[in-house]
Amino acid sequence: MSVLPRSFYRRETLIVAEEILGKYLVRTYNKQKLIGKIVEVEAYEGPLDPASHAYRGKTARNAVMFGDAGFAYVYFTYGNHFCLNVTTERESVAGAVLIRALEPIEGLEAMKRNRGVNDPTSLTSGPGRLTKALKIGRELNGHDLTLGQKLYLVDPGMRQPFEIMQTGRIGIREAVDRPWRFLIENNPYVSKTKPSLIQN
DNA sequence: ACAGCGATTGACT
DNA sequence: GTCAATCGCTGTA
Repeated sequence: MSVLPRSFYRRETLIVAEEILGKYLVRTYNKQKLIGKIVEVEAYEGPLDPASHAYRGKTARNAVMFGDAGFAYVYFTYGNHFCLNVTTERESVAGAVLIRALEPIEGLEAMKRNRGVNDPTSLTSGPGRLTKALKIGRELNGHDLTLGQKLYLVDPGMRQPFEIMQTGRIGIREAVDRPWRFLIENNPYVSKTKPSLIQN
């Protein structure tokens, strides 16, 4: 269970998005570990991606996306929810992968308390749900994911093989035809919202 | 200074 | 299927 190094993140966003599936997201909180396997993500690029926060250039909110790879980009949306991304690409090149769903692995009871629900398939199956389950908020924006503290990713090593499916991204209006949502096929913990454009 | 709206969720018809 | 909640970022003035 080694912590993913900066070199894992410092690559093309689409590559990182695909390879991050199956990795474990670890949140240490109150001296316990909350762990989920990443089963659904979306890739967001920079000035060439109309659906990206970075499309119109660097601002106070999206600054982390323009920094080096391997940091958490956490933003607040709809007045209610936080969403977690990991930054990609080299310094000054914008890119991030949105973590959309986890399969709960460890710390289920704490996640249930944090969410106020018991059904494991509803615990972390959505970008706003998983941040609430793992207590991820604005204080973790800009957090270095390679330190192995508070919030980080690990490679679980040996695991069952899986098929990767791609669809259009959820909840966006621009560039809905780009198949940049990646998910583990037949995994019951992915989010349930369907993309506006189903791709074959 | 301010109107508009969002990489969502949950409740309700 | 429809829709309100809720707040702070962003573009325009």
